[in-house]
Amino acid sequence: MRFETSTIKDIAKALGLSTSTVSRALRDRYEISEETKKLVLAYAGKVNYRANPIARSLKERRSYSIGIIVSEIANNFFSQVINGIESIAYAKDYHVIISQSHESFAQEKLNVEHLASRSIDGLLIALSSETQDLHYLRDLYSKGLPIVFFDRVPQDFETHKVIANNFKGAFDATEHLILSGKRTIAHLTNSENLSITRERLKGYQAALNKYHIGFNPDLVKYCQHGGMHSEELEQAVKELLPLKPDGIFISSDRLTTGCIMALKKTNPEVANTIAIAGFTNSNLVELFSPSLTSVKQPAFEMGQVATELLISMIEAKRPVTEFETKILDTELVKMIKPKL
Amino acid sequence: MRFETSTIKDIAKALGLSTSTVSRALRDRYEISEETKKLVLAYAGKVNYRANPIARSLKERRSYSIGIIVSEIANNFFSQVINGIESIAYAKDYHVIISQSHESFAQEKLNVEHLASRSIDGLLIALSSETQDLHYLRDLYSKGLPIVFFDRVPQDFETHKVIANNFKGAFDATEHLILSGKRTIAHLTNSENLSITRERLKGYQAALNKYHIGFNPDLVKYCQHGGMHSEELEQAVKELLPLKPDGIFISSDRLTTGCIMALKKTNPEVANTIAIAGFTNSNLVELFSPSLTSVKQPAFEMGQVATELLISMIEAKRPVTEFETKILDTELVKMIKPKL
DNA sequence: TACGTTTTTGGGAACGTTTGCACACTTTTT
DNA sequence: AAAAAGTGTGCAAACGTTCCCAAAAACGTA
Repeated sequence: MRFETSTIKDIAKALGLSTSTVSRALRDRYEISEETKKLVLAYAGKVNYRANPIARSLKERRSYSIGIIVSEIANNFFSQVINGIESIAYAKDYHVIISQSHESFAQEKLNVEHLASRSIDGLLIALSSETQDLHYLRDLYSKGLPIVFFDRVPQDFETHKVIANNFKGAFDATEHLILSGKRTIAHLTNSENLSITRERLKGYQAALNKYHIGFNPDLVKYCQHGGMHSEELEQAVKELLPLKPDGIFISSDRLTTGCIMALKKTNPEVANTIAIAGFTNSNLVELFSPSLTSVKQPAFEMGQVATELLISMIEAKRPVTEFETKILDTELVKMIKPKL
Repeated sequence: MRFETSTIKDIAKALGLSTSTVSRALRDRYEISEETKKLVLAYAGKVNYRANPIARSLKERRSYSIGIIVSEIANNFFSQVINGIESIAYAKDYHVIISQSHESFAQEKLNVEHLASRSIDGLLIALSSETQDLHYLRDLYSKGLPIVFFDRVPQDFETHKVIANNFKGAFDATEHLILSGKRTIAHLTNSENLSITRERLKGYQAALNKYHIGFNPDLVKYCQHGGMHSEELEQAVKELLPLKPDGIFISSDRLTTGCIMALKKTNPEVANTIAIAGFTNSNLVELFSPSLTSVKQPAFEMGQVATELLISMIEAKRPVTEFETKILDTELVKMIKPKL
């Protein structure tokens, strides 16, 4: 801000002390006498002194802020993760800066680099569905920027990661469909290069396998843009329907809502006849028609865990070499038969 | 970041120039010869020089970033506004910092003051439903921090404001209910101290008036916490139902979805018999059951307009004294009869 | 009294920029 | 030919901190 606030210099001048003394008093360093500390603190309180974080950042070469990259804050899963992140970050006196990739690799890279140049102390990122090239992240990481991945994590990147138990979530959802009597279960999913896509596909297959239902690759449809474009969803639905699925397992938030939307729009007559189970953290799911069984991820907790890991890396005295991948359990919320 | 990047000093040393020359060359100032500029730019490109925004901020006493306060990013209306804000801000080389008040005054104040101390150049804010005391904002404003209000704006604060045409939106929604044959129309709304609450109430009353329907204050229920707590919604619904409304006009996003949820939960048998019209920017509204007529605000545009106004204030050479209140039209999306 | 110790304070450089001013060198004007 | 004007560059201070190092004050001890 361009308007003037009082600085350490002002306080020093007013009190006839040196800036070093004031600085130390304010930070409650042991070298300063109790008396002086009280004096400084009292005066600082009176003039409503606030340390200038910019100056501090410049001097300390860190910013006490952490960057977040998600595809979209409008996605309930991500906004819940962000709330979890904030809950920990604020408690530990970090600030957060949120950026959206909108599922675009170019945008993601731009945002990350922008954040990095703004001196963030660490990065929390869920990769965009387009992202395959991790060079730019490796670069920053090797230069010393702590990074923790969550939700969409790369395979071969040695750092902390936090994910949901995607295999089990997918397995449970698919099994639920099977136990409801469905036998031709389609799978609508994200871009193949996302970790969540692979893991959820495996869960889906495992469930089919358990009940001796053959796996039909034609029943699996990938959406490269994660449902950002409604055409890709409508196209997928269009290709799926001729195969007469009686159930669909959908592997992400945006796709789940998008798919129901596409179904209702293009084939309203069948929308209610197909059982749907999908990953979603929407808090509006109870309002949906047709209703669906949802796999909820522990989003808030995921944000918390990821942030704790990140801050531990940031504050580590020596480079961290042991990394964990935390896996959090999902919750299956079974469909309640619609009351008409 | 603590890892080293090249600085102006490094470039100067490598090229045998002074830091001032390099600085000027990088910013393409007229005083520098073409030759030197080329030299510097080429070298800067080679070592992948990025200006340190922290140092720049300190020197220039501004940060090229603008603060945003909304109640919740999980609310679709606000996330759309944020997208609008970003679209303009990024184009004009500003960065945005998003904070959530969660409808709490204390949180809002804390966040604003935190942002201010981080040297934001301006503030975009939608007040929390608890906020009545604007002293802290006036303080910052009078010290020179440009502020633009959007959506929830204070009455007596002389600055730019951007709002939806709340009166007309409310009028249209209520009229729609009336034209559908409803006569006992309840109104569920936010805290009384919000501007949107007052304006929408007036629109509701005007519509009743036009069709000679008496205004019954008992049919109006206020939710002090904007629907953040499900109890307050269930309580409101409980008090409303004995009055046998055949329609409800709901005045905000969170309340609209919350109310339908409460209705379905507490009185599923009547949920489908009451016509609902409400403000909401949810992009999932087509999936809702019971379906509803929605008033959509031009959220993206609102963000854009607010940001343009803010940046014009930030970049004004002399203090701005003429302020505008921009009013954007809402859109009524009529309910489509549910296909069962 | 003089000397070491310990405690408390101050001076000043540094972080990476931007910018007012002065300087040197060319070119133009008179 | 000298003076004026224009062009390109560098010096050094400043933004508000933190922190190394030294200096001063206070206290013990011989």
